[in-house]
Amino acid sequence: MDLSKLNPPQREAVLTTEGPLLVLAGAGSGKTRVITHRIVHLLDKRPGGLLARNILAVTFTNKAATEMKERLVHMAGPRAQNVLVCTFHAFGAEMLREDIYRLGWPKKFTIADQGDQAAIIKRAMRERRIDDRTFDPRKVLTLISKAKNAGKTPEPLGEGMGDDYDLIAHMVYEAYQLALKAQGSVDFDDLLILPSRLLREHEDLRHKYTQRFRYLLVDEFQDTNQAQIDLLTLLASGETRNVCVVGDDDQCIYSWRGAEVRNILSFDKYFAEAKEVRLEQNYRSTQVVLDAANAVIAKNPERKAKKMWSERKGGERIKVVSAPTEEEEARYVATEISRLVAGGIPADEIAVLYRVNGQSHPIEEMLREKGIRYEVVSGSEFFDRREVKDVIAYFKLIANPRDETALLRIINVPARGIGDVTMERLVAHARRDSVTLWGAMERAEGYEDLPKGAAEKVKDFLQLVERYRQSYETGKLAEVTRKLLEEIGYKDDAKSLITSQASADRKLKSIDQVINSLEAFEKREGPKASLLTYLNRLSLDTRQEEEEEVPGGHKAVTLMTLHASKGLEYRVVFFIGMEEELMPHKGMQGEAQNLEEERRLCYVGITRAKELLYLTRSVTRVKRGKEVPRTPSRFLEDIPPELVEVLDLDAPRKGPPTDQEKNFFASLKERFKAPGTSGGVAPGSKPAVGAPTTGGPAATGTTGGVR
DNA sequence: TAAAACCTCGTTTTT
DNA sequence: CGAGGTTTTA
Repeated sequence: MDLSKLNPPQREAVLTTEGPLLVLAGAGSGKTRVITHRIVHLLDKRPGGLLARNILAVTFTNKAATEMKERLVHMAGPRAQNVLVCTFHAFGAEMLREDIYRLGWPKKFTIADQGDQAAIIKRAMRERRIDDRTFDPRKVLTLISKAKNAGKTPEPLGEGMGDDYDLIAHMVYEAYQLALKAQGSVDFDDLLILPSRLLREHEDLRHKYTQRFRYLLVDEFQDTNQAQIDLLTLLASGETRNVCVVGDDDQCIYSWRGAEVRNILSFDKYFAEAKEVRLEQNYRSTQVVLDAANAVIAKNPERKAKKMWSERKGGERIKVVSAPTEEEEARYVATEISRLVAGGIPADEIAVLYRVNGQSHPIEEMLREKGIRYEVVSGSEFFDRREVKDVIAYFKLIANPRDETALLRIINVPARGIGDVTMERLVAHARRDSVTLWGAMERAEGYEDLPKGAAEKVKDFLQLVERYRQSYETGKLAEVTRKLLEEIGYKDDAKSLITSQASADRKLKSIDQVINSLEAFEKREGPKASLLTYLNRLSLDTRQEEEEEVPGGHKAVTLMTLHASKGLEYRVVFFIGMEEELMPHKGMQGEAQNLEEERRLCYVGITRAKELLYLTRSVTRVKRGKEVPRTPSRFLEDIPPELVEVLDLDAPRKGPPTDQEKNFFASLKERFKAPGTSGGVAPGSKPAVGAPTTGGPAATGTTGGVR
């Protein structure tokens, strides 16, 4: 392998194979290269002794894992095939698949997703007479998850408890945990915590795993949580302590999900005498972009200061653009994009970044209007769709009859005459007789408070599920599913429930997509494909099957949140909504905003740009039907003025107003006509009269010349 | 049990 | 303003 293409610190990171090592890899510093080279170097170094299967590389997402594995195999050939590259959660799930029975769970466990978790919490709250409308179960879940990750077990009430939510979390924690176990499920936190317990409590397993994984590597270490570092510490508790973690504290943007910057800031607390390597040369951006990013992040107090530098001296100045309205901001972005594309920048080298998903809408509208292809990288909304969740609940129940959450979800979907009253009574029986809900349903006929009609319907349902459990054992997953959905009339039901034609089509389509994904899974996995393995994969990896590529291979502009942009790079980046309350985002009511994290988020956004960066904002914004004035982001002030070219689109313009603008004036008049309404503009702000100007090429000035 | 009115609430999100 | 869920009513 050729190490000469690496710079000195990179080479050191690759060659320091023994003992704990912290690699501080600034944005664009060639982190991925270092990791892959390091692994290949390990394989080269000890051809006889070290096997690929002795290496474990942990990544943040499945996507990253797949890509890394591909790169490894590409570089090192088939011998890299046995390097285990996966996420912490996937690793944990794998451990549990073999040994969870030692902790008292059934071998065929299912993984509870957020919806399942929330449902369990909700039930636990109700049992304790806590109103789940006054108190949001998901907030309770967040607290319980934090407690779990911090290693806290359910315990009696201590003194000096915090607010109501802390109290509720405390009251519900144990019930939640028991319910989860009783229904043979684990949550995402358990995928980390239970493996740690296995290693701690079972000498033989600790021996097995520490013997096998002699070299550990963790990517995106800044976003690991307590449970993950616990697991890592245990895996590294054998004779070898070859733990290499790679990350950038300045890019920790998931602390709201439990990530601990502390993990990277005090790595040496966990692994004494850890070596530290800093990668500070940036291969991505121009010095101008980098200087701006450095200036913004420098204000964070607690960090491992890095001085990022680039060989790409100078560069196009950063365009700081203010538009009169959100629409104009979007129009400007769309116009600039079409200009850049016309000037030869491929569309897929351009990204629009924003803090919250909702910000994409105006941009999408304008891009459509101008006929620019775009792609929105959206979260997991596919699996949030009701139909998809329903179908998956059927799978879960069939794979694991104890799964009460799944059972309650679909017992009456489509309606089969088993209502809440019946189920409430069955749940009561189940609790009293200490059996699962499924068990109680099997006894339905014996319960006096159940009308015979109800008991009959329950029995029919049980038989249906049993029958399909058999079918799934032998038949093709996708085929059996089609038959199942046909038999229960799910599609007809979905159709009749829907108001509009379009949304009905969408629903049917997403059901088909589930079947397609099932089919693809079956094809990939071959004979070992089962409902349970499918479900496990699905819970851990919510990526959709890659959609059919457009034949022409037309390139599209990417729209996504800052969070989704981590690790990616584009020649041109539009960072929109550079306003207070949006960037930095205003925290949830009550909860203080985490300014340091917002700053890191801003840093991540800026450092995505290779050549050209636009920071745009709007002077007014329509919020809940009302126009409100906006303050420029404080982060803009941190960027040295000499790096910036300011552009104000609120300048006089020539030409008649467009229809849209006429409408704007009309609505403005409307607003002033209506007296007494609180509508209109906040005191002290200038109404945006005369505001509409087009951000056409004429107004944009000197932006040309991106190579 | 199922459609119609009603009300509430607006982060980030992968595992 | 609009999506989503919940309560109300038939």
